[in-house]
Amino acid sequence: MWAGVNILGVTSAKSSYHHGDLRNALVQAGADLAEQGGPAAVTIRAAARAVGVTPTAAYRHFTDHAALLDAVCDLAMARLTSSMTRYLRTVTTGDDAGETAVRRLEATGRGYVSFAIAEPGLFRTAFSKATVPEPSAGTEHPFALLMKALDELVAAGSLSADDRPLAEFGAWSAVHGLAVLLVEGPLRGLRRRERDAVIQKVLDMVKHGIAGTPQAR
Amino acid sequence: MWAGVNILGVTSAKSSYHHGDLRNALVQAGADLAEQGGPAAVTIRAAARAVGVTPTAAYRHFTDHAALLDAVCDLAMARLTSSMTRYLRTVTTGDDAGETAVRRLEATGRGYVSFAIAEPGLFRTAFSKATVPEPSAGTEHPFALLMKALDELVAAGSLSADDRPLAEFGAWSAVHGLAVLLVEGPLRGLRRRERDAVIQKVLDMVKHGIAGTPQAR
DNA sequence: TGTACATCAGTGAACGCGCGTTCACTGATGTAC
DNA sequence: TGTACATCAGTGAACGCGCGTTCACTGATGTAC
Repeated sequence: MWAGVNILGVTSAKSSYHHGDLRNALVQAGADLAEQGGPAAVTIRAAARAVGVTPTAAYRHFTDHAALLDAVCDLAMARLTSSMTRYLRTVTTGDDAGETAVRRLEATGRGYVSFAIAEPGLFRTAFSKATVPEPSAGTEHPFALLMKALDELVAAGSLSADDRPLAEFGAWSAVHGLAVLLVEGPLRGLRRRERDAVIQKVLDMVKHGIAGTPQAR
Repeated sequence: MWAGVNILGVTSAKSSYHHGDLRNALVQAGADLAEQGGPAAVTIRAAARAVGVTPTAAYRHFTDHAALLDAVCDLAMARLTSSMTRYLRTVTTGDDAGETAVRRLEATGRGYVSFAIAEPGLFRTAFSKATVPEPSAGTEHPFALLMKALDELVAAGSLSADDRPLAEFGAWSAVHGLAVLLVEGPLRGLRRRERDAVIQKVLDMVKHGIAGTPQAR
């Protein structure tokens, strides 16, 4: 990945004719653009400009514009995943396995929505990949984290095995819809207090609707 | 609205120098474009082209591109609303008021998702309005229909008044997220059978999570 | 009922913009001998 | 260790595209008298 120039930690890539790590630099620049203006802002010309390189140079590393955008989408999705794992790590394992499992399910949702609010442009970009990703792809994927949380719920006895199939789509739909409505939908512009109350209500609905947890108030 | 030319039902607007109803024609053309290519396909030039008129002519009726797009968004939202009311009309009033109210809630969701699947481009367009609409605006609005359904649930005794506040956001998030995932998200490309099962599961989660209805299987 | 004239609703040409992409090229790098 | 040379990774200029928007204009409409 490091092709020599920056091997000494020297950042004077400018002085060199060869960049050394242009592909990554372009993807990073693309992510910055996506952060500001969403997927539509990710253009070959803008990314090359940000890196300080000619648009043509990008074609050494990407076959076309779609290839760059796809790479940026993957990065955005990875950031979403790491937001979820960050929230999952804050969940302490309590005495009650069922309660712990429910808290872990809730954490996946909070990590998802928090990322959407903190990085709306990247969130939108994460879901604009041209090719449809296989939902079951990789353990380090939002969907995989959700599946695991639901399986834990079954293992803890808080969700009947009969109700387990397809439950992932209920949780995912609710949390994804919440994020979309808050970030780019009619619920953008909600004040923090209202927003937090809405988030809590939606998560309660998911817990109640999936696992039969009594509704909090 | 009809400014003379078409007052006799004559469709030979082409022969006339003045169009007669250009504003509506542009909005309709914009909706057709949105149907095919989503909000990004709605351009002044393309709409004018479709109507057979110079781009400049559009500026007699819209201050700029954003004004045209906003008008198309409103039309798309109106179509979404009418899809919901169409589904609501199919719900027969049964003996059990609670059960009827639940079925009406489910109908709003089905109308919402069905429209998204049938008209993905228009669905996306409905939610790309530049200005944030007041969620409580008008009785003929998806949000208003949802609120009414939930109030009926309370009136029928199927939803406690204490749980009523903010319940609309739970239902909306779940159904909206489902629609987005199915139409432009990772769940596009699901086959009809799987898709129908997923829709049913999500609606069950909403009913269960909001009104405490036992989970169907 | 006729007519002069203001107003309305279009036309046609042009502008500048940013984009994706391609071409022939050149400087830098690394490797065979 | 030196050197010739193939290959790699960039440059610079140019193309065609569709877009939003503006300009001066002209044909059609409607109204005051």
